[in-house]
Amino acid sequence: MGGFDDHVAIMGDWMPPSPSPRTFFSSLLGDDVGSRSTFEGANETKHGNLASGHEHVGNSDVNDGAQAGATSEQQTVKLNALSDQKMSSRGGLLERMAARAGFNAPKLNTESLRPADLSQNQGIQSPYLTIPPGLSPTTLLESPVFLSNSLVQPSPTTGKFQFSSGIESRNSAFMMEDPDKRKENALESINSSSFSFKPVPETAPSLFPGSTSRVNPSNFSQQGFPNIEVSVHSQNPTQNGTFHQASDFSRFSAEKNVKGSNVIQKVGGTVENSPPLDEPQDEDIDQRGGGDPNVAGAPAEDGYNWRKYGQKQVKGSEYPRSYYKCTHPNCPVKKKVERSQEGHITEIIYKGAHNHHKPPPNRRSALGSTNSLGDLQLDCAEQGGTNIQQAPGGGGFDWRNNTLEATSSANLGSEYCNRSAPFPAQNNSQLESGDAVDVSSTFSNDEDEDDRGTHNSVSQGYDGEGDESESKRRKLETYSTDMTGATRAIREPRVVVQTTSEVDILDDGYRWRKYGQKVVKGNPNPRSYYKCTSAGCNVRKHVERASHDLKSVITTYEGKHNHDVPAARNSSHVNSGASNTHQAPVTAPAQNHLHRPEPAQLQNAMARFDRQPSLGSFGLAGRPQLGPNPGFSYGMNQQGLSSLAMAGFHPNLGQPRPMHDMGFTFPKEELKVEPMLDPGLNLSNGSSAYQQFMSRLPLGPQM
DNA sequence: AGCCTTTGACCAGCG
DNA sequence: TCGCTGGTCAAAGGC
Repeated sequence: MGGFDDHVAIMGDWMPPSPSPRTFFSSLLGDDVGSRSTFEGANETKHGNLASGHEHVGNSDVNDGAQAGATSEQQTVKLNALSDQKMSSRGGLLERMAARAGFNAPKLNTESLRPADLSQNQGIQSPYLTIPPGLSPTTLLESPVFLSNSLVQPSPTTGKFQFSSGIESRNSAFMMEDPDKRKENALESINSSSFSFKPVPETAPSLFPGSTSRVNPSNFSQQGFPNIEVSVHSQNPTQNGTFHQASDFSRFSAEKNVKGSNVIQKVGGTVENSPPLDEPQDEDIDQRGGGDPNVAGAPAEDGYNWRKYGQKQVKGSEYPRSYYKCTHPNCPVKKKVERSQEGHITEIIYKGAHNHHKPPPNRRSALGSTNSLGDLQLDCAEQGGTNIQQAPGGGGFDWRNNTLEATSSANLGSEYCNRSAPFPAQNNSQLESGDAVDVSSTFSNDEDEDDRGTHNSVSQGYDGEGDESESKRRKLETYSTDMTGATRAIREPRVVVQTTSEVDILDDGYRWRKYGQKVVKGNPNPRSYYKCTSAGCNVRKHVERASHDLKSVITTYEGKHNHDVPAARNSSHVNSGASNTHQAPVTAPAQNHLHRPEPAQLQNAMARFDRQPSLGSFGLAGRPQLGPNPGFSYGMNQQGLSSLAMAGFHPNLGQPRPMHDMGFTFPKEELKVEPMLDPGLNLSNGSSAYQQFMSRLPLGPQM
């Protein structure tokens, strides 16, 4: 869910250019009698004495926050659990909501925070929401954080708001809805189990000095993106049925300031409290696990796809810690999850920021529970038609989009849900759709949804408006790179390299992680799957010995070369003489004196492919031109082919042909590259052949 | 076919 | 230098 920039986008659409949070909430809480009355009525109906005293009964949260905003004297708001009867009074919806969140009654406590000493809050492991006494809820309301959190995305078609992003959104949502729906939503909010005083560091001044409710996208870059820690902790992680969560801005800021690298969620009972960067929200609660997302094997309830790469029993923790990486090709985000024996998540520590959308629901749902799809669909339905940009990643990248989306009524939100919609080139002016190669309108698969936002963010967020061509290039690159979605109708660029040394093929200067091995059809020899281990690199390859020639090793590369050759683990690599100081970690034959192309060359080579909008002049046999050519040939021009030919490559694997033979074929949308007897090249190293192939390609301007 | 989880091993930082 | 610890790798099997 695009929590933050969704909100901002809403802001852009719904509000005056720069309404103050106070104004905003004043209109909602104070001036808007209807809303207020509805709100209060809902609370009173539910809890009777919500506004009457020090304690409030109910299991809501932001309602209380809003209420507190209206009655700033109140500094303690403790909400007790709603009875099951009350929960059930809401019928299936509430039950489902409760099930989604895995708890029934959040408790809020606003006693213990003191803004003057935020650091103290770090130690607070209270399961309660705390608001510092000196910090009135009104202050919070004025916080750009709250503002951003308060902005929600209603569906123009349904008038409903997403059940997402925590109560603050819900609260705002029902207040902004038509009166007929406010009550219901108020009830839903009250009974919402997914309390989330979602910390939104992207707007927190403490995190980004000088920032306001909008964050300058230029403040963020993929490389330099600040990691942030947020802690949501429960003292009673195993307690079922009661939601405990402490998450407040102050504490968030404090922890961020102290640790400054991660987003920590200490979770009790059940939490779908997403880190500010990741913004995984309640939408994902039941992505896999059904009712209780904290139970067993639901690492991706936050909406993203994760790959578990380790598990460890950490000292001081009674529960094992699992390590996950976001599986998105370009996403560096990791998270650590601790679970109790019962499978309840007790702590989540996020590190990094997603630089992409959440994976589309249909893809995620394929992984998980039977009810996830329904919920996701609900979410989409609720979101459908909104003119909200689904922020990439819903997390850190959102921030970069915030300003952008806030100032342009992007329509991508609906696209996010509308899987069948073609790329909305016309929707977002900032997509430069008019300038974009028409390939953008060709795709409508899920990855596009991701990439759309990603690109949008990338090109606008830190590429800057000044580099239009770069923006375009990135867009193309994004599209051509991340075609790994469910449809996968268009594949990533592929290069097939045949060599005679398996060792050589592994020694391409990059670090690979083997993630699988399989015997594939047609080849009795196992195929090993590798991923580039560099963060942000989506290149994969699989290596297998040719079935017909055991001396030959066939390596198929897929994806593109967006980083330098990593630093060598072994500095004494035989290729130390290479131009690049970063050498391959793997042993290489002594005779391997091949030069390694400069990383920039590799990048440029691939980038050049991306930049080329068409290869029509090239006339690749039998290749349907469906937008960006997914094959390696994409964007290849005459010059490129010439270079290819000069390099002594022939795409017909195992079928050397005379150099003058320019007949290229691309079976299976793959460009097969085979080293030939070119005295100018030492192609004993298959990967080097690959690199040389790449390096021989005409280079465009530096990226 | 591709990707995931599991799990023991390995690595690096730190005291 | 050693041991501890957290984090990551990677082989193997499963989905």
